[in-house]
Amino acid sequence: MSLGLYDTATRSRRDFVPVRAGAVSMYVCGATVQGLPHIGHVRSGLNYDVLRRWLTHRGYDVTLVRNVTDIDDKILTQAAEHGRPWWEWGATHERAFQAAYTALGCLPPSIEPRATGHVPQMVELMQRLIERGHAYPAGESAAGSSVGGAGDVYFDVRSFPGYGSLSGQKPDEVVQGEPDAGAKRDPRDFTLWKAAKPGEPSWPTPWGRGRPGWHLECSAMATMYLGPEFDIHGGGIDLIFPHHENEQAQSRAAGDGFARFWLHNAWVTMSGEKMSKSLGNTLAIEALLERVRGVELRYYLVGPHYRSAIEFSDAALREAVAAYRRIESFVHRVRERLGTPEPGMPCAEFSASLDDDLGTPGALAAVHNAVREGNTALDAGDRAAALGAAGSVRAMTAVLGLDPLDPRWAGTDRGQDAAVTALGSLVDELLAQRQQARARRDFATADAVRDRLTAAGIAVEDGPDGPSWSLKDG
RNA sequence: GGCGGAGUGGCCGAGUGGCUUAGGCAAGGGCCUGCAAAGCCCUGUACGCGGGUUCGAUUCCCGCCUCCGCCUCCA
Repeated sequence: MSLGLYDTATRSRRDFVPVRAGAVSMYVCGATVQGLPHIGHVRSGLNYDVLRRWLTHRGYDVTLVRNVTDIDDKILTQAAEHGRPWWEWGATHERAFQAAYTALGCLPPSIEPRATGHVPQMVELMQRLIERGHAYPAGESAAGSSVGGAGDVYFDVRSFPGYGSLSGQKPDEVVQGEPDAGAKRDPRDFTLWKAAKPGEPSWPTPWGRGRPGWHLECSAMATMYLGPEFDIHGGGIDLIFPHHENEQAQSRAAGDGFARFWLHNAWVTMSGEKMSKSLGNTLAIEALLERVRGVELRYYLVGPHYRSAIEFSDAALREAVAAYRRIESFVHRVRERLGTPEPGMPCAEFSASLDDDLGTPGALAAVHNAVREGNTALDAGDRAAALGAAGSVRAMTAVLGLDPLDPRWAGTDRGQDAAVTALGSLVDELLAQRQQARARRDFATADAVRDRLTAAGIAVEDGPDGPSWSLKDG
């Protein structure tokens, strides 16, 4: 069984063959740290986290680069509006993104390079492009006369015949390019480097001081850490054009092979519309985590296929919570009765699903099937089968970042917390009283105890080994 | 205007030219239980509309309708 991924560049599923045997190099466009992370940003991070975990599980040595765009028009604007230094504004939001990724169980990338730390690499790339005739500094128009936009460096779209191949856009049909100061040879040429403006941060280059254009930084950083040709480049579907088209044009025009596979994840929408700052319909991670646990939100976002849009709804989120708890309660039940199940192996259906363009829906179906089999074994008293199923469930959920026994979710696991431990001794005392009442068939008293616990937010369940309890969180 | 995506049972959400036609949530019935809860079993016959191809289409082709995205910053 081979791993196949849907490649945007060819609009087809292709068998995945890495550049270097046994290793996978991935670059993912991360955050522009201009504001707080919302659920859509995190979906992207989670998607590539799952892919990374699956590749790692399959035995690949994965290098994952996820950049941070820490210099950009929006950051400067936002910072100015709030009266904060641009670097502080960026750093603050970078931490917020960090916290959100962590809360949802994203493994840290191999490196998270910041644009501002890679100006020399960008200058080098621009030099290569200029030498090859694919870029030009403003002020040196074809006619040789001095024009506006001095200090800008542009990519010459006409010089690169492959422009448009990734997105399927025909340059002639593009409605309107970015604003033009009048220095471009062609209106479709895009900015590699922006000349310094008063009061804005800038870095020195052979063409004067300025700051990076958005597209250039990703090419420079991807190449720096992954080499001239690497396996996978990911990001949100909105980045296909112009961002990824431009990245590819820059790097290929400079002579690099660049990304072999282009992966793009779909949106999280609200009321049928894309979630975005400009529409004001964003759903901050922080607010969501007050209602559901990180692992539950992760389940919700990882469940649908990454190329399908998720139309956010509270009802769907609640369903995801219920579905996840079914998995979780099975694993917890096994642990309580039979001891901690050690992670085993994913079942064939699970692996086949993920091998087919990261089919998380099928993978989760396989997990639920294993849970059902495990529950049946548990009820039948088949300890080996129950432990085996739980081990398989742990292995599969681990690949999805959803292992209920993963220490990162420990904060929500009773028994880990001193206060909960203390609470436990009191609950156990009450449950003992209830058991005594039940033994003498005084069900009124027994139910009164249970009602009291329920009212306090504690759920009681009677199993074959006696009662157990859990906090009704969420 | 150019490029692209989507419309599936009460809901979420996969998928496929016919074969038990995912999985979850919710619902109804049953088993279990003192009662619950949890668990297990059963039930539900869906694929936007109109044509076409086919022995047979939700799945392929054509047309249409509706919705969404990108082409300006955006996961």
